[in-house]
Amino acid sequence: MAKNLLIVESPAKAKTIEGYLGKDFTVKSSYGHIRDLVKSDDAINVANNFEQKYEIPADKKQLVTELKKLAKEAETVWLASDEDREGEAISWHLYETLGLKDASTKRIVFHEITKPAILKAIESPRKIDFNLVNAQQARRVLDRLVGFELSPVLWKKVKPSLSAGRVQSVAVRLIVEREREINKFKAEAAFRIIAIFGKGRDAFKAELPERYSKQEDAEKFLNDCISAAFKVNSLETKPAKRSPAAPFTTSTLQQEASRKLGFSVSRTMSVAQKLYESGKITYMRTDSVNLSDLALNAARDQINRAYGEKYHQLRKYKTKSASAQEAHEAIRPTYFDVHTIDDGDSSEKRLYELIWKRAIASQMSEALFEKTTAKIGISTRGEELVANGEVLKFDGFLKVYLESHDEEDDNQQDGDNAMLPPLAQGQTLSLTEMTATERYSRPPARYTEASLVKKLEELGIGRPSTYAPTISTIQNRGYVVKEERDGRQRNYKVLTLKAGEIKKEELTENTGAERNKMFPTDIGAVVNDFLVQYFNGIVDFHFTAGVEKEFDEIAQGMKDWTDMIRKFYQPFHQEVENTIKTADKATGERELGVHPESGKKMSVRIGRYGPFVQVGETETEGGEKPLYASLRAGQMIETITLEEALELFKLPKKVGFFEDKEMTVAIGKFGPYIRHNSAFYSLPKEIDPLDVTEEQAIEIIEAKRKKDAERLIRTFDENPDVKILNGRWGPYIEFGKQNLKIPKDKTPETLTYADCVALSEAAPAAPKKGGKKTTAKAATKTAKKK
DNA sequence: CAGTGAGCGAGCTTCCGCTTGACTT
Repeated sequence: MAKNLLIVESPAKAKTIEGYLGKDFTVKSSYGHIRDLVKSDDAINVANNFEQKYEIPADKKQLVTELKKLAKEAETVWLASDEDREGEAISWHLYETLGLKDASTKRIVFHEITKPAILKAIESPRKIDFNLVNAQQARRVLDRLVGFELSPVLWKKVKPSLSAGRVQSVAVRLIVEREREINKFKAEAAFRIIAIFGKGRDAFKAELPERYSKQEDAEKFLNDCISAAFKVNSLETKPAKRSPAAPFTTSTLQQEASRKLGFSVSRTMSVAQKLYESGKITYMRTDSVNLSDLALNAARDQINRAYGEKYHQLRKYKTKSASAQEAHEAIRPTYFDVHTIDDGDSSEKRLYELIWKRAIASQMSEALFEKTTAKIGISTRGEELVANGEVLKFDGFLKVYLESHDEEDDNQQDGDNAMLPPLAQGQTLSLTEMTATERYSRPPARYTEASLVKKLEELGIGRPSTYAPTISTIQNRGYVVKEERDGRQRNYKVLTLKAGEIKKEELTENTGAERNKMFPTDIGAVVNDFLVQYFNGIVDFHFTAGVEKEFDEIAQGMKDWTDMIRKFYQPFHQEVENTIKTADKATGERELGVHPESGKKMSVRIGRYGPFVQVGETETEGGEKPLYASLRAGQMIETITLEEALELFKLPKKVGFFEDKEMTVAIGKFGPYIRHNSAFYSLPKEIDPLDVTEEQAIEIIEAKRKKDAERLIRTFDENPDVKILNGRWGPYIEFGKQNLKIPKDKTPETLTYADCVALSEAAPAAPKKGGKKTTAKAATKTAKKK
């Protein structure tokens, strides 16, 4: 039996380290935390100095038993969890749970998984740092108290099963407030003037720095230019340089993978996990931009070999984020000489390449440019046109990697980095064309998953291991949705001066279209407003930064953790009780006005089944019942207009008969549809659901039937309603409401009716409305008990 | 992919951070 047991957090790490240490060491992993607060509300005894009740979760029992046995047999147990407060707490939980002895237990730390770093760590062991452990306890207890006291307030005042917490509630707040900024935003139009001088290869663009908000001013400018002479007034050439970005952290990796590869935050993490487990990259949950000396040397060798010495530049990066704990290295390839990987799927290959390029580029020289600015005088006007040109003198790191940027409110771009033809001061220029184009200012950008992570990191909220789960939580709770939304058409004017004449046109552009952006829902907005009203301290953007400062003081032994929590908890708990007692139920209700025909009150609010419009008063003793209509996708309580609300009552609408059955047009989750004989037929986009004619409806039904008939492969004599159809991904069986996959050992031809029945019974029953959630929960519960 | 929207009461929900598989499709 090995004399030494060394415990780290991650199994992949354990494997690597075992290779460095030889047979005297058994290296095991704790798989993160091995204990957590019990799930019930009595986990923290507030009256007794916030004493905690811990338990070993069911899925960790077996692991703990094994570690206990190994610890008993070992002479020395080395606790090698990460060097941050969570890591220190993991060591402490191991110490307690495994029943370790002080004399035979050693705590060690290292920031990089290299042989020298680990051997050095083993030479200088220490004891568990209880100040750091206390800081973690404070963090854990605070999050539990906040989450488990706030959430029940929401159950009472808004809706059951909702949640609130230090991290997720701020994430929702950011999205809700951004949406309101966008709603409030008024686009302003101004004319932007661009001139093109010269012809063919010598043509170049120049722009007027000023913009004209009035069309007549732009027109006058163009008019003045008809007879003007243009001359280069000044010419200035300056060197410029650009430096590479630091190697990836979790958050920057998520951002770049989103922009360059279109990955969601969670996809990036699961692909990175695979690369990590197969030993291709270093640890992917990190906030550090640091590279080990070993990595710096390996990167230098690769750069020198592949591109030459003048492309190498040793760089050491410092983290900008104050909340960083830097227990690991930056994300980098394990071996820099592996430029691309052969095994793994295409996601893995692409993500690896991104990581390799970014890490290599971070050790390369600056790119050098020559920037030229020409100012062009107009004989008839006082203003000058400006032309910018850029010539790349030395590519440096750009040979490998160019960081991308979010398309934020940069209202001017294009034409900036073009090359200019050779120009001389005093040179006269001939105008080829000049345009004045009406441009609108842009509202702030909606968050993507990745840009939300960036913002949270800037605020010091959340950790690398929780960014992806937080994004999922706020979507699962229904606070926000990630969606695609259509834009709308907008007209803009273009004035063109060419060959001495000014031409005016009106063009259209699409604006406001969004892909994969985060939108708040009504429930998200209502919950947010409730929390902002009653618990402003918790959802304040600086709350986390404030408590982090105190955690740091606890970690340095300057503050008692129970004192800190007590000072926070007393007023907080008081506020919880007050709110439960005094706050009204929050429904987000908003009055829309009066119904134009009946004069009844119209209002919108959140109900049991989501947001809806109500016409008429709720309480009319024996009187008329109010009318109800649900809001549609993309509509929100705070922005819906009276006109839009009235539209909701126009559907469903009967449009006539076909085969003696009524046809009804309505709008569902997937858009407008015709319902006929309990079947659904979606309406083409160009048809307005409000004025579908009987003829059009019949046409649509017949077209769909014809298409379905073409997809039909075969039916069965036993039951003509069971069909085999050609679907999007190949043939499948339509069995009542179930769609079934054809087993690998069968083909549509060899399949029998009995096979279909068997498959139907084996398949999980279609989830029933309303019952879905409870059955899914019950299933996981029984699974856990086993 | 319906229209629904009262009230009572039981029993349930919920946090953040550290780790992977075990589940689906």
